[in-house]
Amino acid sequence: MNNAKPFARSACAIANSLDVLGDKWSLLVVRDLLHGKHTYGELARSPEHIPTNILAERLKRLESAGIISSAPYQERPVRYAYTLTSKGVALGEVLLALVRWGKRHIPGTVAMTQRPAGAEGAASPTRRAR
Amino acid sequence: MNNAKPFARSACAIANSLDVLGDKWSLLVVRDLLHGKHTYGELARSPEHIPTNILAERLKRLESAGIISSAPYQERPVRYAYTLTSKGVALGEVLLALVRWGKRHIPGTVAMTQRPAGAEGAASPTRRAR
DNA sequence: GGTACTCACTTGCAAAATGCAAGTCTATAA
DNA sequence: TTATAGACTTGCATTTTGCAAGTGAGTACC
Repeated sequence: MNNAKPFARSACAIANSLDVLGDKWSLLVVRDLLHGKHTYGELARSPEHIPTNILAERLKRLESAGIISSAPYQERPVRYAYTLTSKGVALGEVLLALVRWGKRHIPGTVAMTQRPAGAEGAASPTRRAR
Repeated sequence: MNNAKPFARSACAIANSLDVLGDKWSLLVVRDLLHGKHTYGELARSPEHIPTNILAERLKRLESAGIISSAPYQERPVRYAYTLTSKGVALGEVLLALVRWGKRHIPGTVAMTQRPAGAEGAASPTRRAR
């Protein structure tokens, strides 16, 4: 028989999404990748200053959840570039909803849509952010 | 001069939203309130079984963030009913984005749109969930 | 009156997650 | 040879979770 529980908490799509994304940092990493950042250093230098051990752990978690993938962009020393999978890119809609809510309901917050100069056509569902 | 930092981490709308909502439970409480639940007991009995101390703490946090409000629905003993403010109702869009993402990318998860029988016209931006 | 039971929380920890600082490893630059 | 940089690791102290049990007010039964 199958005694293994299929889900940690329930079959609810929200609950299971939060099991992966429900913390203060994961979606910020996704935001940065969506904005065209790719390396550990770029992610670490974002204005929120994620602690580096947390960043390393989140990158592993997001990768094992199929949200990002890593590939070496150079050998000697080997360095990895992180990119969003299609599953990760699809989180753009969640981020968009979140940024709309934040801008409208938390005074003073802004959208942070800047991306590295000359990164056109990169993966990003940036519909005009109203 | 004004030396107080205006924001905990940055002015990013996402970062500031996550400072309030970035955990495994807050959005599930909002989900339940959106689904027509109102009392502490109803919230505690949801299928995810939030620990009661966490529930009490989250209700306080969400209230001080202006996302929910509480009002006594009976005296002796005083019992409070929790309801979403307009700021809280607006999170429906975030939840909707999250449930769409979860359903599409986490196999087996479902929407959980059930609400107590006879609760029509209650606050909820439930556009057809495709 | 006494016992049981419910609802809405609190309290007391143990365990896990977070955050800060410093350290490591590989390699290039001066 | 020394310095610098990127990409992580490691070592803790602090904070947050989660489990279980307890509390206080009131109702229901016997």
